[in-house]
Amino acid sequence: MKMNYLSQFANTLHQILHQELDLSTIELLIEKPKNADFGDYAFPCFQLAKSRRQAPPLIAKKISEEISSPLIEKAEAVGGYVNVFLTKKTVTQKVLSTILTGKQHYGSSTIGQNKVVTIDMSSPNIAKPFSMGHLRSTVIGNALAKIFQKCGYETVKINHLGDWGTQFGKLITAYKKWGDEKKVKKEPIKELLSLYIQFHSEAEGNPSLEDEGRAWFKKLEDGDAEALALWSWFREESLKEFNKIYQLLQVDFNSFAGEAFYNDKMDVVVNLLEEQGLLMESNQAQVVDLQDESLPPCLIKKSDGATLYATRDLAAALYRKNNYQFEQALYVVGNEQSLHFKQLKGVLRKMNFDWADSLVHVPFGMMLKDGKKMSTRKGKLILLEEVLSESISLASRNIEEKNPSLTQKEVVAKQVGVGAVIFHDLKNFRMNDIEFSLEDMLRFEGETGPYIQYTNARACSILRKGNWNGSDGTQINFESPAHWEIISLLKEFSDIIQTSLKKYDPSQIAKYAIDLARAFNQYYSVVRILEDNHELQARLALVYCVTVVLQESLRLLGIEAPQEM
RNA sequence: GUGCCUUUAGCUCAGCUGGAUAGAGCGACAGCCUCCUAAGCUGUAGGUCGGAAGUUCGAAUCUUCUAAGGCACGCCA
Repeated sequence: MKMNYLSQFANTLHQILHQELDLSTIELLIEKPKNADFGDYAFPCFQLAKSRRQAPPLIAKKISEEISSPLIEKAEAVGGYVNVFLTKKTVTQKVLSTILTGKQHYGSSTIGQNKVVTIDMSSPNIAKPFSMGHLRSTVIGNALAKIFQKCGYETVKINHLGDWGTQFGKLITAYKKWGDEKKVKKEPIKELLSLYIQFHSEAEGNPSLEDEGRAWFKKLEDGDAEALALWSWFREESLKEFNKIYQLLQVDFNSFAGEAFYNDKMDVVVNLLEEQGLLMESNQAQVVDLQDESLPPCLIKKSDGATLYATRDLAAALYRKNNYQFEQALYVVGNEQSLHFKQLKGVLRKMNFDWADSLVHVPFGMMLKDGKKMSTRKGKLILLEEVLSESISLASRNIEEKNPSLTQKEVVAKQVGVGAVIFHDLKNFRMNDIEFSLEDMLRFEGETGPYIQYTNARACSILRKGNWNGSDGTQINFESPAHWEIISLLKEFSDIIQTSLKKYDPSQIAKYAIDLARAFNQYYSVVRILEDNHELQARLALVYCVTVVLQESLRLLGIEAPQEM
C-alpha cells in the first residue's frame, strides 16, 4: 500500500466538507508551508470563503475544530489557513519501517511496467574531442535512464554517434591535403581536430574547399573505398577515446548505432514520403513542406542527392519504433536544436504516424564561454578529460589533507572528483545556460556532490561504530525538530522521483539530496547519535535510513557514494 | 525580421499547476573541533523578484506589452 500523507489529509478534509469541494481540488489546494511553525500541511480557505460568503479565518477555525485523524496531532487556524501537524511518532515509525523493509527499493514504482523508453543521449561527434557540451547530454540522459528504471520502465540508452555527414567529407579533404598518418596515429583526436580547424580557416579564403568537402562526402555515401577506409579509421580511433571517458563516468549504452547505421535505412523513408506525395522540389533539393505546422520546410535531400541530418533522424525514429516499440523516445539534445525536433515530429505527423508525439525532445542550455557558444571550428572548447583529471587530483589533495589514513585513496578520489563534476551539471535546471567555470566545477563545499557524499560517509561511519542491530525507530526522541525535518524529507522521496520523471528533470533529485544532507548535518550537530542510552538503536535506524536515501539519490544521478572519504 | 529560451541577494541558482514574513550555496564579516570525519555547523549583512499594464480576495508565479542577453531560422549536425 502506498503511503501518502497529503492525500490522507485531503480525505479527512473531504469528509468534513461533504460535497463542497471534490477530492482532487482539495489535493491541489493543500500546500506545504515554507515555515515549520505552520505545520506539515496547510489548507487555505479563501476559495471556500467565496462560495460560503464567510470570512476565511472563521471557516479555518471551524474546519480545524472538526479535524480528527490518527495521523494528525494538531490542527490550528491561523489567518485563513488550517495548519496541520502530523503525528510525529506514528509517521516516523511508518516512514522508517517502510525504508527499513524496502531498502534500496524505497521510492520505486511500477508505473512504467512493460513500457520501453529509448533515450538518445551523449552522441559525440567522431573525430572531435568530447567536450563539456557532450557531458550535459551524457549525464542528463544517464540520470533520466536511472530514474525511468526506478519507475519500472525498460530503458534503451542509445549513443547516436555523429559518425556521418558532410563534416567527414571536409575531414577527408583536409587529411588528404595536409594530413600525416604518423601524427594521426599518435594523437588521433588532437590531430583530426586541428585538421578540421585548419579546413575551416582555409575555407574562409577559399570557398572551393567547401565544394571539395561536399564531394568527398558524396563519395563516402556512394561507397567509395578510399573514403570508407579513412572514415572507419577515424571512427575507430575516436571511439577508443570516448570509451575512456564513459568508463570514468560509469556510463554505458545499449546501442552505439550512430548516424551511419541508418545509411541503408533512408531509402525506405524517402520512398514513403514520395508515395504519400509529401516530398517536393525546392531549389533542386527535396523538402517536406511544413507550412500548416507553421514551421520552415524540412530538408530531406540536398541538391546533389546526399542526405541530411533530418533524413537520418527520420530513419532512426522509424527504426527505433519498429525495433523497440517505445512508449516514449527521448532525445537529450541541446536547446539549439529544438526547431529540428519540431520539424521531425511535424514530418512524422504528416506521415500519419500516431506515435509522432511520443518523441520527446529533452533540451538543455548550452555551456558558454565568455557568454558565447563554444565553437569546435574555431578551436574554442574545453576538454572534459582535462576537467575530470583536475577534479580527481583536487579530490586526491583533499584526501591527503583531511583523511590521510583512508584506504583506497585513488578509488575514492575518482568517485569524489567525478561526482563533483556530474553533480555540478545536474543540480541546476537543465534549460539554464552554464557559463563555464572551472572554479565552480571544482568546488567541494556547499551545494556540491562531495557535500552529499561526505554526509553519507559520515553517516556510514556512525553505523559502523554504533553496531546497529537492525531495530526500528520506535524509541526515538520526538522532541527534536532536527529529527522531524529528516523524516519529513524522507517521506517525500517517491514524490520527488515522480516529479523528476514527469518533468524529465534530474535536478529535482539533486536538490532533494542537498536538502536531506543538510537536514542530517544539522541533526548531527545537535544530537550526539552514539550516546549510549535506550534510544541509541532507534537513532541508528534513522541514520541508516538517511544513508539508504542519500545513496539512492546519488545513484539515480549517476554518482557513486563512498562509505568513507 | 520570425520563433524558442533566459532575466529573483555582489556571484551561482531554488521557489513558478497563484496563497501566510521571497529561500539556499558561494563570496564578506563574526563564532563553533577535550565530543560520532570541520569536504561540517551556527549567526550577521545583503532583494523595487528586468520594467509597465491587466486578471484576482491575493501575482516572483497567469495574460499582454516592453527591455536586455542567448540560441535557432533549407542544402552543417
